[in-house]
Amino acid sequence: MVAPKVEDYLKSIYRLQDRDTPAMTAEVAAAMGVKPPTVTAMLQRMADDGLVHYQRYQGARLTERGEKGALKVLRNHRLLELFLTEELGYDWAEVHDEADVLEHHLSVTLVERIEVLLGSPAVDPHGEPIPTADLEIRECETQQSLAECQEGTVAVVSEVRESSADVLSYLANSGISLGTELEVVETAPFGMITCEVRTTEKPLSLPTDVAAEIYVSRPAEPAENERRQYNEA
Amino acid sequence: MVAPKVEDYLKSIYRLQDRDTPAMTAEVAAAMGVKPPTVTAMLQRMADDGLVHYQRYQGARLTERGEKGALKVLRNHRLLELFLTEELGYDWAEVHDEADVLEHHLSVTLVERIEVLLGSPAVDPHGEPIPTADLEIRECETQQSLAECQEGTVAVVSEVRESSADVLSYLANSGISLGTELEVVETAPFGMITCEVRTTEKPLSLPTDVAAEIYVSRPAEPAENERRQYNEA
DNA sequence: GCTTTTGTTTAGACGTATCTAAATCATGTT
DNA sequence: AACATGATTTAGATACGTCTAAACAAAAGC
Ligand SMILES: [Mn+2]
Ligand SMILES: [Mn+2]
Ligand SMILES: [Mn+2]
Ligand SMILES: [Mn+2]
Repeated sequence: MVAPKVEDYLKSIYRLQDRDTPAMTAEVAAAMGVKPPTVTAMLQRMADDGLVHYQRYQGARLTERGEKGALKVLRNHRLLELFLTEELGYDWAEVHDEADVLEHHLSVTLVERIEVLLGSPAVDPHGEPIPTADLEIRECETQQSLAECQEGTVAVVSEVRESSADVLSYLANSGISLGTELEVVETAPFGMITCEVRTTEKPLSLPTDVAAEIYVSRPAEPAENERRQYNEA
Repeated sequence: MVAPKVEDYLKSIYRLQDRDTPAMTAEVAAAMGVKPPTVTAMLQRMADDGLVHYQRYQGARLTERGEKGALKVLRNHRLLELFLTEELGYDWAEVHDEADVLEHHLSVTLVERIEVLLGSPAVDPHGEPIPTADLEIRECETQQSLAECQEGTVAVVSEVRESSADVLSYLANSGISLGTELEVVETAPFGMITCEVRTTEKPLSLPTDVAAEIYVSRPAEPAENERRQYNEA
């Protein structure tokens, strides 16, 4: 129904738009790796198809239909990522590119079977929530960005968002995966944060923009918060 | 490198061309579900790209490169079909359409991992040979079409070629799968063949065009001819 | 408030994949 | 050998997704 490229635009707009601010042409162009006129043309077509609300010079925001489309692709993407790690031995740094292609080509049946095989998982290998079959996002609990933690905070990694394969590999090699316990030992005044990784006992310094994509939650609330952990190269 | 649509044309031409006869425009059009002018345009572009030898009014045959391309897609297709049956509970009637889409979107890495997971299988769920990683087809042994068998022949189903989902379902419901032993009990003069299915003890009548797609080999050669059997609805 | 800068859109183009209608070629029949 | 038939190709059109160059609008600066 919706073309692969259009689905990728839906995802980009979904990530870029905000309660109050729509996704602007230049942002979408950057996210999609195309030039602004391409985006303008695309947004006009998507508006005709009822996928976005669009007014010239004002950016775009998803319609109801557009948001459903975005969530469907996100669901496919995240289920695929988990499938690749669980069933085919991929690690969390490799799965993104593969999933970004395949996400557009799964039949409803196949998605269902993958979901069943994985046991209706709640989150993907990066801790990002997997939309349900009826395209609801179970928004996650008490999470906080590592970049916002005070010195002395002890917390558990629950999500690593929007990171490149390089960064994900580096983090894995530094002992960081979902469930890893960290203590913030220093926040430097020039945009760097240093933690101690509990499993390795080693310190790890990260620039704020990397730390901003790492989300943590309070440690050791026993049970109830069931979650898996994967990778490690 | 090669676009999905082009890959499907490669597959069609591969199936249609013969030692002496090239794939003709009308045949390709029928196979691809498009109109002849579309095929002409495509063949001209593919000739420019070095995928086929093409002369106006004379049809097309694959170049070396074109054949490699066709075999790559066939390999992806058949590995996927087997993966879907083995790992995701599909049966042999369902896998074709799914594989026909996904075959164009697998990375080299993913194909390798699927192949390893399946244990470097020789044939797909329909008994069709899976090209090796270096795109060789191990052409199969002593196989014969069921349509050419004499009355009284006892043989084992080793391949079911080019059949629709409906036909495959019917055959499965009739007790036919890879490895099923059959005895030809009658060949009627109006294009029908009747077999007894050894596992069910039931007779089964098939029109010649269906029987022509079923390949059998001599039964009970112990070992050496290792092969799996699947499905059954 | 006018002007510069920046971001956005229009204009015009191209490659892919498809169509219909019309022209053309190849061939088998008389 | 000319002709009729059927298959094939050309011509001309459309939709998608992309680009560059040029025109234009909104925001920021003075
Ligand atoms: Mn994608
Ligand atoms: Mn992810
Ligand atoms: Mn295909
Ligand atoms: Mn098959």
